[in-house]
Amino acid sequence: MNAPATIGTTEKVADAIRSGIRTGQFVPGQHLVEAELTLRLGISRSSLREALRHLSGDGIVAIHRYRGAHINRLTRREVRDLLEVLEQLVRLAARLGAASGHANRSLMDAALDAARRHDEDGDHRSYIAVRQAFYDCLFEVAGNRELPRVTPLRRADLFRAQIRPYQTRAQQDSHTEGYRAIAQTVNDGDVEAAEAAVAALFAQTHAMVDELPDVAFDVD
Amino acid sequence: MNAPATIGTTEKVADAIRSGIRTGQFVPGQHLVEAELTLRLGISRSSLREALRHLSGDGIVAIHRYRGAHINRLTRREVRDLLEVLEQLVRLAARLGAASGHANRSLMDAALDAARRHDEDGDHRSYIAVRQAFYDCLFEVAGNRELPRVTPLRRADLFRAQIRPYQTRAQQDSHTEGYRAIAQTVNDGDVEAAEAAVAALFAQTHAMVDELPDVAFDVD
DNA sequence: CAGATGAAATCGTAGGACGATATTGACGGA
DNA sequence: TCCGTCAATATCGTCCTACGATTTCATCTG
Repeated sequence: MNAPATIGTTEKVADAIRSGIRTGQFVPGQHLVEAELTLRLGISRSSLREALRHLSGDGIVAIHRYRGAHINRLTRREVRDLLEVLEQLVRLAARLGAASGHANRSLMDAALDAARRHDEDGDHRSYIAVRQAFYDCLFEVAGNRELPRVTPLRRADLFRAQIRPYQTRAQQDSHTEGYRAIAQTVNDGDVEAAEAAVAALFAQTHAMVDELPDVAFDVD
Repeated sequence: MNAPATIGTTEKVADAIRSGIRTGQFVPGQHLVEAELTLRLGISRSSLREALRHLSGDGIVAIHRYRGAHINRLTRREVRDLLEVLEQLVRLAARLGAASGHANRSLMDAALDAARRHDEDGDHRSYIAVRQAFYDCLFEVAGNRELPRVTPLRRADLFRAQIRPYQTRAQQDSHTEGYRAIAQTVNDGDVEAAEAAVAALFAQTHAMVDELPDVAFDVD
């Protein structure tokens, strides 16, 4: 097997914090006190510290010596840099996926279904599910195993968490529609259209970032 | 300050292992026994385990439950996937660097100097220095702070370590010349030429990977 | 009110303990 | 001889305690 038979405590803790960020349980900028977290999660300090070290590698938390760990809060510039890098990687994924001509349909259907479901209820939880399903599928059809390792999706989750209070329902729907467009073009095997769809989605996101108020971001 | 005032034990250990991989002290595939490493590095198990967790995040070591950590050894496919991703990111860096029209000259000069020095002595240590200096400068000129975080250079070091015994001096020089060409085009602010130079370098690397024997890689 | 100061909070590292699991090698039967 | 079983060993995962190092913050002093 490639995957471990059982999941260790460290992974569970890291997942708990990651999902806590997506659900709003942890807020960007929040200070993480070791003693408190060990109690709350019912684990030892060793395990927690390993998990925090793991998360700091993903750029989710920052650790300052003797000052502890805190959930990262991105500056506007960091978000722009992040989007710039992310776009290239998603473009690559879309290109590979469209070119593979594989059994994309069945895979991308999941993302499309999720998008449809989001259109119906439209709360935040299903929005997260759409994002997750979309990227999972995209990386799967792309067939490049380095892509999911490198792509800073967890860091993008930080961004999502930061801007959530300032994002309108219309913007969210528009973004989901962007995912749908990419899935569609990848499904069709149209490489150029897929890349264009990715570019359009990120152009839209960049525009949104430009319009957000300063309070949505960390100071430089 | 953005950087911590002092460096912690964890970082020192991680750096020691990383540089150990570049210098050949640690070999891809090698099993890392905690007890042995704690003695060798003169640190506690807590610190070592944090460091290993950190390195596993970079994809340098793999940790299997109850079986310990070992230096990753890439399969041919993993190398291809890695190069595919790496190319996109270096392309982005080159494009940004060339477009910025910043004070590139003074920055890239360092890389060019290193390349020239390598041409003279041509041992492996200076080759490593060239690589390091080149990427440092490139990311600096690109001005995107997410790039150095995301770019899997440490993983590429693994690849370099694996193929070292099978790489000829001519191939190494050719690769260094590729760096020089990229630095030159970025310096000139020629975006298209810079991207072409990156593409050429990676095409060459891909060709080399295709010609390497199976023993240079891990089994799938 | 600014700066010094000391106590409290928190982190970094070390090291020990013990259960859990994988690996190894011995053993016996087909 | 070969193969499966099983015990012994090595190693890891997790928890715990301890203590020095450093930051943080409230308090005191001028």
